[in-house]
Amino acid sequence: MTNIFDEEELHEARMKSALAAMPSDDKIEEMGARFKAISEPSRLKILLALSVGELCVDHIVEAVGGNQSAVSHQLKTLKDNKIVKCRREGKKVLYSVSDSHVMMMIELAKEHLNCNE
Amino acid sequence: MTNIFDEEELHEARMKSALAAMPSDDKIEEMGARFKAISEPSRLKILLALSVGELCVDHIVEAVGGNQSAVSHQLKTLKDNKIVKCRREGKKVLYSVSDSHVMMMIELAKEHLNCNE
DNA sequence: TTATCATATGAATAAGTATTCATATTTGGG
DNA sequence: CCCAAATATGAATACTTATTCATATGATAA
Repeated sequence: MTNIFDEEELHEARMKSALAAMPSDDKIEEMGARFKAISEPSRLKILLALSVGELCVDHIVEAVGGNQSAVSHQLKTLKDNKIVKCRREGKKVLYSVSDSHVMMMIELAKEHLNCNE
Repeated sequence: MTNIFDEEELHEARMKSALAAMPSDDKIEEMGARFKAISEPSRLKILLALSVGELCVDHIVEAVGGNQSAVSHQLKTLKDNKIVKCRREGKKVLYSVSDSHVMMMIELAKEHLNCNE
């Protein structure tokens, strides 16, 4: 029960700095969209598959065990959110994780998945 | 147009290793749930506020500018997913980010938000 | 112990999103 | 050029999830 006023002030100040440092709604929206793209189990599964390297669509379908159309829709969502990129090679389209940052998150996710907490 | 068979084999092998390394559906589900908890803009905003330190509910409400009930529901979701923890101090309940791992992700998110890509 | 402040909760509606089915597009082979 | 393979897309349905409103609970001070 020590100096309740100072604590009040501290918390108030903290809250205000939280408010001041708060990014714009647009940025929060964008960031959230990226997390969301990763969060759906079906898409996370695709990313875990892609974490071994570049794969074409039908191999992804095999690896995650969904149907072709669903996987294609999910890949589109991931692509729209810059989580994966793709390139065509003949008849096949090869997908891969877009950048090292995303890769890091996936590795982190895998790590987290297997052992801790 | 070089040795198409070897490439085929490589891709096939890669897909199989993806399949082999694929975590169980339960684990993917759980991981996804955590990402999802972070991904909603309203909750991400709460986490960004909490990144400055422990805050009580009405300060969180002020910082994110929602209504009390909505924020409380969101805090529950975050708590259920082990993203935040809380402790009571008198009439107030103080919330904070649950662990360094989550904190790291939020810092990473903030960083990502402000500059790159 | 009552009045009040701070937070939580349940149920309902509203909003958002995934999945499916059917079909379209692109590409290389014959 | 036409056919089959590989992938993409649109629209409809089925889920899932957020938000709101009203109310409940817990805590303190008077």
